Amino acid sequence: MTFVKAEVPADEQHVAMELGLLFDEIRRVLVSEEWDGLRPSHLRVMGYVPPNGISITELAVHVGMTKQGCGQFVSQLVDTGHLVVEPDPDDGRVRLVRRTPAGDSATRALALRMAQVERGWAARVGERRYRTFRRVLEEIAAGDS
Amino acid sequence: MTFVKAEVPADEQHVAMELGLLFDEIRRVLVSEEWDGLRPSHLRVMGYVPPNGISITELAVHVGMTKQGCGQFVSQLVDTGHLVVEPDPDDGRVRLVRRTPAGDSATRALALRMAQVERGWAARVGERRYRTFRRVLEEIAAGDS
DNA sequence: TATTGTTATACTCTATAACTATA
DNA sequence: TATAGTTATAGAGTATAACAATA
Repeated sequence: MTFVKAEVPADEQHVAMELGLLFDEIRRVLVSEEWDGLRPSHLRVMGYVPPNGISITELAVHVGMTKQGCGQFVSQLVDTGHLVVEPDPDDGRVRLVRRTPAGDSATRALALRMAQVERGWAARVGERRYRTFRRVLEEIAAGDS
Repeated sequence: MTFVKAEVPADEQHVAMELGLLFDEIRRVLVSEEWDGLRPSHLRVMGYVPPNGISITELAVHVGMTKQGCGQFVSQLVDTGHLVVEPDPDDGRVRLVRRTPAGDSATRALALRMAQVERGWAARVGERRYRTFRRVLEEIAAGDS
């Protein structure tokens, strides 16, 4: 198989292609493994549920999706036993979302697995250079509108 | 609005979240602009069509999707006038995909727009540090299985 | 009136399976 | 037989619109 980048003229390569490759590598890792029956999207939504609980609408903002879509994922994650929903004592409209121990466990396992992927990347480019990469990545992401 | 990362415990943050933010910024840029009626996915597929032309099956491998899905995008891009398909003189089964001038133009415009996004990121973290980031990103992506 | 969350619906993207036509 | 490409179908992910319940 020809190497992908050889097919693309240098002046047409761009950063989205490279970011896509990294993102895809993570996706392939997760779908090839057993994650309590959860898909990457479930893990993503669950990862933004804070210890103190959160409303579906606010969770949707953090995850970056509509409250309708977010509500669907929450329902599925309640069914799988990774999240629970309880009424907010201060506001009868709100359903407060929290993680169960199973949800906590999967979320921590994901963070550990991602750290493992990062060690693989660091091995490719060197620890020191990877640390710089990671720090700059965080700063760019933090400046994200 | 609360800052997203403040809601996530430090030991549960991971690299997929950060990469997702960058990826999303690019997506938001493209969907908020006019791109000849093309969506980001169209631009992505078209970006892997080399000057010499390519078969749909081979293009699918480069893009990282099935030949069925790839064929659908090619059909749409032919309809919009960004790609043309001609028979391969050497193999009657193959339909050789090439970009039209409109396809070339959109592809070059995308590369320029991505470079512009990168200049914005470089301004956030400094030119020198961004260059390092970008170089390491390429190396990690190149080592991608 | 405004907001939370739901249900209903549809579109995009991608995958698998089954088929055709060429090799 | 094997490969290129198609058509058919379905599922994942996400969006908009309309609604019910609560503020």
